[in-house]
Amino acid sequence: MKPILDLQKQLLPDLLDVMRKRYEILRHLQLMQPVGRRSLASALGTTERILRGEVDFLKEQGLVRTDPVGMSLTMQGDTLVADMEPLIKELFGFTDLEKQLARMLNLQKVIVVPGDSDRSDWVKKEMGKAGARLLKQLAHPRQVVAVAGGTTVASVAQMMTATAGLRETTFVPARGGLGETVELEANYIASLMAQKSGGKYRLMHVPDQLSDEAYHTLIREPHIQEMLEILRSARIVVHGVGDAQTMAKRRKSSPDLLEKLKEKGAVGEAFGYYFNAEGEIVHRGHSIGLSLEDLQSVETIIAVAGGSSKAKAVAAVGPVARPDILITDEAAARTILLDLATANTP
Amino acid sequence: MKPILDLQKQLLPDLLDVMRKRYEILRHLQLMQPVGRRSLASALGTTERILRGEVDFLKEQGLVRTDPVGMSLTMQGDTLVADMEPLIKELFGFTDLEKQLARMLNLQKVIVVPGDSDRSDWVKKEMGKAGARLLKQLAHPRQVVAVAGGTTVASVAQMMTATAGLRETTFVPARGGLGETVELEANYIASLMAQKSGGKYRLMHVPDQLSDEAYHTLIREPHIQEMLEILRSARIVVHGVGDAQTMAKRRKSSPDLLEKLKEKGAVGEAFGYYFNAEGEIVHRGHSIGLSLEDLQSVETIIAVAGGSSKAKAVAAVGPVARPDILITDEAAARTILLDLATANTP
DNA sequence: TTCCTCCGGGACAAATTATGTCCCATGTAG
DNA sequence: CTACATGGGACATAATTTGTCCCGGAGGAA
Repeated sequence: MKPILDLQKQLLPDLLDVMRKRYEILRHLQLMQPVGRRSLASALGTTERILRGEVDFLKEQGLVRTDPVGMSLTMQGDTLVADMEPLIKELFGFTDLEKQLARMLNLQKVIVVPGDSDRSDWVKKEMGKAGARLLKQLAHPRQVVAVAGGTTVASVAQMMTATAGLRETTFVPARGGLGETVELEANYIASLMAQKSGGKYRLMHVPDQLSDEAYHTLIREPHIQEMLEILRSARIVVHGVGDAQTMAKRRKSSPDLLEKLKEKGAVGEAFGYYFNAEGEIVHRGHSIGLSLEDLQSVETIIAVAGGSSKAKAVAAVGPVARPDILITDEAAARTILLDLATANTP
Repeated sequence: MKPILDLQKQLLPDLLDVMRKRYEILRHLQLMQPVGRRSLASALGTTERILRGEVDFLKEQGLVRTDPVGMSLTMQGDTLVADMEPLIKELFGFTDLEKQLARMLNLQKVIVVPGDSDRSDWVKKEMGKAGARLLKQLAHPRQVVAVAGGTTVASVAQMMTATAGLRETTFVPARGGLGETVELEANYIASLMAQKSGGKYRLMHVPDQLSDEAYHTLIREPHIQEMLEILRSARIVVHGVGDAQTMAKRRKSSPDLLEKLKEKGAVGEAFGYYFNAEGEIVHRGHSIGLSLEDLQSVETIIAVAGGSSKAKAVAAVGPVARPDILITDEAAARTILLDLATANTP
C-alpha cells in the first residue's frame, strides 16, 4: 500500500471508495459509450439520480461529455482511465486473491480489502464497511442475524447505515457475555447494529463465569429458552476470529487456562471456541448461546478477520466454523496463501 | 509531482479540499494547543459549528484529544501532521512562492495554485476556485463587485457557490461590451456570478464600437449614468490579465490597431487597457465603464491570471492596475520570478 | 413519412445532513 | 471568591442529497 494513501486515509476514510466509484463510472463509460444515464446506472448497480450527481461532477472536471445520443469520455477522461488502471489494479485488484483463497479454504466467497489491519487502523473500518455492505445485500424480510463479539465485528456494526431492507431484521448476540469490554461484547454490538441500521434487537444477559449448576438452572429459564429459540432461527451469523492468546487475555482467563491453551497449541478463537492449528476444538468458553452444531442450520456464516497476525487463526478456524463468506484484508490473505503453499510443499 | 496526486486532483478535487481543510485544523491545533473551539475557529476563519463537526471527526480518527482545558493533538495526530507536510506542500503549498511574489510585485497577497493553465485545463478551474473562495471570504453586506471579462474571470464565476454572505452583493460588469464571445463578456460573467452565488446583478448594455459622438451621447443617458454610479461604488474589482496580441485578436481589432500595439510594444491587457513591458498605457479600448482612475477608490482589486505565457503580461500590468491580490498559477509565478531575477542581475 | 425508444435535463417533494445559535456544568486562573 | 473559557448538549432551520417523475427531441426502424 502506498504510504501517501495511508496518510490520506486518516483524514479521508472514504477516499478510496469515492475514487473507485468514480473510476468505475469512467471505466464503464469507456466500454459502453455512448450510453444513457439509465442503462449505465443499472450496469453499475446504482440509482439513476446518484449516478447523475457523479456524472455532473465528472462533466465539470472535463472528463465526460454528453451528447443527445448519450454520454462519452472526453480525451482527457480517456487518458485518465488509462493512467489510473495500474493504480486501481494495485488497490482493488484482489479478484485473483479472492478466488484463490475461496478455493483453498473451500469457501463460497472471499472479500479482500486493501491494507493490513495490524499496521493501519482504517483497514479494520474498511472491512467493517465491506461487512456492512454485505449485510445490506443479504437483507431478507423478518430475518434474524446473530453477531459475535470482538473488535472486527464491532467495526462492522460501526459502519452500518440505515437501510429499508434491514428494518425488519432482528439482531441478537450469538453468545452471552464472555467477559470482554462492553464495546466488544456481542450484546452491545447487536444493539449497535440495530441502532445504526434501523432494525430491532434482543439482548441476552447472562454472566460469563458460571458453575455447571448455575448453567443448567439458567438454561431452563423461559426467557433464556426464548432467546435460544430466536438464536437458532438465525439466518445469518457474523463472527470474528481471534488469536487464541490475545482473546484469552482479553477475557481475563485464569493462568491455568492460558497454560492449558498454550499446551494444546490453540491458535484461533471464534465465538468462545478455541482451536489448534489442525482445526480441532481444544477448549470452549462457558457461555450460553449458539453452539457449533447450531451453525449447521444457519444459511450464511460470515467471518470477518484481518491482519497478518491473524492469518494462522483464520486458517485454523475456517474448517471448523465453516464460514460461507470470509471478509479479510490483503495482509491476512497473502499470509494465508503463503502458509498454505509452504505447507503443501514441505 | 507524484503521479498519484495528479490523478487524484482530476478525479477527486473536492476531497482534496476537504483534506486540506482538515490538515489546516490539525496544523493550527498543533501550534495553538491547548485551545478551545471558539478561538481556534476564529483563527481558522471558520465558524464554531463547522469546526466542531471536523473536530468530532478528527477525534473519531484518534488524531485529536479534548480535555477540559481545550483540544490538543494526540501523538498520532502529531506524527500525521509531520508526515503530511511534504504532501500538502506538494499539493497546495506554494507559500514561499506566494510570499516572494507578493514582495517583488509589491502586492498585499498572492495566491498560487499548482500547475500550468497553458498545459492543463483544470488549473484554470483551480484558480477559479481560489478566486471564488476569496470572494466568499471578502464578502461584505450590500457590497458591489465589479468584474471584467475573460476566460479566467469566467472560471471564477463558474466556481462560485451559494453563500449567505454574498446574497446582498451586486455584481456588475466593470466595462461595457468589448466584442468578445458572450461567455467571456463581463456582462455574462457578472450575471453568472450572481446566479451561482445567489446574489444580485446589473447589466450594462452598450455596443463595443463607438464613435466619439455616440460615446458622449450615450454616457449622458440616465441609466448609463446610474450604472456608472454603481460601478464607482464598487468595493471589489475582479479582472483578468491578457496577452496583448491574443486579446486584440479575440476582440477582432483592426489590423491597424494590431500593428500599432506591436509597434508600441504592448504585452499586457487588463479590462480594455493595453500596456507595454514598462507598465505604460499604450492604448485604451473604447468602452464605457470603470477607468483606471476609478480604481483608486476601490477597496480590493483582484487580478486573476495564469499560464507561463501570461507571465510577462501579468508583470507588466501589475504596477499600473495595482491589484491588491493576485491569483495565479505555479507556472506563471515561477516565470515571473525568473524574469525579475534575470532583469535585476543583467 | 410515422412510430417508437432512448437520450439529457428540468422539476419537485421527501429524506437526510449540515449549520447556526443557544445554553449549561465544569475546570482554571487571577 | 469572581470571571472567563472550555466541551458538550439541544434544537430549529437551512442546505443538500436522493428518489421519482415528466418532457421535448434526436435517431432508428418500419
